[in-house]
Amino acid sequence: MAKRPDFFLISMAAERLDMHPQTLRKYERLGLVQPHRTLGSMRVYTQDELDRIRLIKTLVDREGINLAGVQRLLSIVDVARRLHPLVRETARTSPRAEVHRRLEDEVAALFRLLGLDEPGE
Amino acid sequence: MAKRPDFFLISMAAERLDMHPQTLRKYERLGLVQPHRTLGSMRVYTQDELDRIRLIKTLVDREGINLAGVQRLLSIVDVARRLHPLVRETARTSPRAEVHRRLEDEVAALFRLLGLDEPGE
DNA sequence: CTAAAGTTGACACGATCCATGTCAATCTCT
DNA sequence: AGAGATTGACATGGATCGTGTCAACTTTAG
Repeated sequence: MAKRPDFFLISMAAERLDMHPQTLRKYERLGLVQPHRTLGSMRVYTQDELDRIRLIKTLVDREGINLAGVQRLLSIVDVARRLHPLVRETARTSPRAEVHRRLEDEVAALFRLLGLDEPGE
Repeated sequence: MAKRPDFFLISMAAERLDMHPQTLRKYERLGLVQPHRTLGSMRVYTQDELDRIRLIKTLVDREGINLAGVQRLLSIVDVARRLHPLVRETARTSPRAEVHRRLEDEVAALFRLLGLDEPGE
């Protein structure tokens, strides 16, 4: 079977994503992705980074969201990924104070990323 | 004391927000706000709508997010506002199944708005 | 070492988006 | 009826984004 490589140089990555290499360079310059570099200075993309770029591409191409908006949404993705296991935890156990505090923290982070004041008293 | 009116026609609203009336009309056309109308057809803005528009203005002017991105973020605002009281609830009471189900639902909504697959098993 | 192929960063070009501005027609209120 | 505001449609200038080009550098293979 054709094995899938674990790392991709920019032309391979661009081909797989059906994007222009310059677009990938620009995404890095804007801080949307941070591929590793070889000893020289060539970009090396992992599969996870390709997935991340594919999400960016969807938000940009299909939803018409610009890169500033995508950046904000990616920050919210981080919050959502931390939030989910915390919610899961409240299912079984009684909500220990520790878990609840972290839940509150994540919701506060969410409000901040949305430009809202801290959630009211 | 100068009393603050409860409703604003478009020119008053635009003046208070320091925006062009045409901008407000465009925001309505894009579904970002839905002011009521008089019997004729004039737009009537409430204070809440002015607050909402001010948030939009911040995201656009200061953060450089375009209107497609703002729209998505406003949807996430709705989720965050529903999420917060649910988290609060888990502080005192033991987590009833009902509350937990609604928490899961909101997190799932969040994932959807971020273009992610349903949170994994 | 050398040559071909790929990558790097800088710059430029169209297309699109956005706030603003203009204008004639319509609505509101006296 | 008439002055003043609002309506929607269209135009304009600035900014953003994907794409393309180019010379210099890096990588790979002989």
